[in-house]
Amino acid sequence: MRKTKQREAILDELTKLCTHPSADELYGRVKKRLPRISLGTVYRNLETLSREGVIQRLDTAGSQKRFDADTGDHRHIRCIRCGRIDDLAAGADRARCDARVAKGTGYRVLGRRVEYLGVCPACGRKTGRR
Amino acid sequence: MRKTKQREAILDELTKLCTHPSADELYGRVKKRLPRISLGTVYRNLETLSREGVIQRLDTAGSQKRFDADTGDHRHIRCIRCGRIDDLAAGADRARCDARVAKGTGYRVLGRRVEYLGVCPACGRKTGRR
DNA sequence: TCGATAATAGTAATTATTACTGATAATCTA
DNA sequence: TAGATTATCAGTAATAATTACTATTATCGA
Repeated sequence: MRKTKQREAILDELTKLCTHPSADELYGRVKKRLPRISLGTVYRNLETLSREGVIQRLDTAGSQKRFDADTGDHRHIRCIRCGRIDDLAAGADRARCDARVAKGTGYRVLGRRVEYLGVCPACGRKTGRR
Repeated sequence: MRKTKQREAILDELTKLCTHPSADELYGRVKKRLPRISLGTVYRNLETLSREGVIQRLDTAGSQKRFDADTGDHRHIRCIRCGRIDDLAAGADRARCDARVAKGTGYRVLGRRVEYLGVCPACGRKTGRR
């Protein structure tokens, strides 16, 4: 994996953000630094970087994929209004749940994806508790 | 919501399946009964039926949306090999987790999406435990 | 420094889904 | 029941996110 200024800029912008941006959000940011960069380059680099384990491609629902420079074990909470995604600390007692599911279904359980859904503080303020 | 033979066929096929099919899988099935049906009709009806609460549009990751005739409260397990999705029984102690998350993030927590990932028995047999 | 080739910009193609349009058929009303 | 109303349909075009392609450029080891 060669070191290019495009790749550096993409990784740098992603690392600065804690908003778990989509490819085109990131493209918008990086373009301010490298105006000639193409969207394809952003996609390709996000793919390469996540394949190499440098970043994480989030396995969330929604029409766009999202990326995270934090590759540690943590869950996310997503706002059903604005799509914002925030971090949660990792929880405990996973092994027990997985074992129960494996027994019940015959699947070999590799993990589970947990995403809380709610309304973020900003959206909550906008529409007064609703 | 009018009763049309297209809508009936779509709902009937979805109800018969416990595989949580995507729109185009369902289209393939329904076309055997109504060869002139169009894919747009399938999409439109899945949208209408889920808006009316007759069926459920699953909030899972993956490039295609999936649908479920069972609108009861239950979770799913997805095979990372073939994409198959199976049902899990509903778990307990949710309120406690939600409260903890709400306190930690400031979100108003509405629910959470839990999807187990693993290898289904069929895929496990094919490649011998891996 | 040079050459192999990974990576790029720009564009075209693909995939899933939604929107549009004129025709058809389900339901309502007289 | 007939005729009017309009939801729904088939077929097609449009959109959005992503991936693939291609000729050119830039990285980096020898």
